[in-house]
Amino acid sequence: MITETIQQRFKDHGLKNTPQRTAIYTALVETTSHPTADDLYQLVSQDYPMISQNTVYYTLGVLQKAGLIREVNVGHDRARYDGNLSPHHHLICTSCQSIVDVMDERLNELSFPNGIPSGFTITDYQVEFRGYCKACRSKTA
Amino acid sequence: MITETIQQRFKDHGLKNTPQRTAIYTALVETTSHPTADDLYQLVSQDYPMISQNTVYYTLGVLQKAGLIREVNVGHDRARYDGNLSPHHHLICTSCQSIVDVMDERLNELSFPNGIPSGFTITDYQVEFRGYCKACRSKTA
DNA sequence: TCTCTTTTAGGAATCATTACTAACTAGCAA
DNA sequence: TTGCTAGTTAGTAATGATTCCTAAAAGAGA
Repeated sequence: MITETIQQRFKDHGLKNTPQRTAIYTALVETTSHPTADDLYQLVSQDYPMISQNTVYYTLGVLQKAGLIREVNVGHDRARYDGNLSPHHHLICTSCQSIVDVMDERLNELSFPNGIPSGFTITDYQVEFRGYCKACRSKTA
Repeated sequence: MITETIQQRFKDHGLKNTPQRTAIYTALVETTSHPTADDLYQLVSQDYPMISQNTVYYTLGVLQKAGLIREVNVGHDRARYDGNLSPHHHLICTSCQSIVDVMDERLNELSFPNGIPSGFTITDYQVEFRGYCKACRSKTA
């Protein structure tokens, strides 16, 4: 990802360009690991030792409101974030909580369901697959 | 739901029958509101004023491990619980976080996705629809 | 009834996240 | 280039859901 693009993207959303913000967003876009706020804090701290956890939380909130990133739900422990905005779904290991992207196009064409309350408008949906990753399976076996 | 059934259900899973446990489980099975631990605490407190939050948390943990209830993910605020084990999905209001059951049978027959990592075993999946309920839509409009 | 194990209640502890605030800085305009 | 202003940062304190710890209480089977 070229920094130019990021700066433009921030500008388009009325967000100021700061080194911390760029670092956090870049880290999130470049990984597929769906990190927690603290994961990102640890990562970005390597380049910006003075960054505060607060900044990470604040930045994630701002980016999310701007629609540049989204939050992923895996249980209720810690929030996890996804910088990949292309339509996709997730496969979660029930044991180690790792998240893998599922890009199967067929899942993007589900018809909206029957029998929902009148007046409820559906905007989008997410399919969450659950299972056990290779590593966790061999541990159990 | 007849108490007999619940007692048997507990017994089948090696769980002791206690009034608190029965009250919590009954409340969960009889509602479709997907309450939080605290919601259940408030509710059950009406009949058992001495019950502790701890008991509610402990009981929910036990019931979940036994497979009698399941946890529902809605953001990362508080855990929500579902006593309805029949296969179904959820529709969540992005504004008020209310959860509505989606019983559309067609959603129970999705084929497992392509392109997942080798060795990953899928056990089940959940479709989470997002949108705005009638009440929240009229508030905004 | 006796015994053993689970369950309960209460309080303390943990930990992710948010709130508060003062200092700082990017972005814009003069 | 300089100043201004709103948005941003960092540090610390506060919040709040959940978990931990422990002693007393109560099911369930013998």
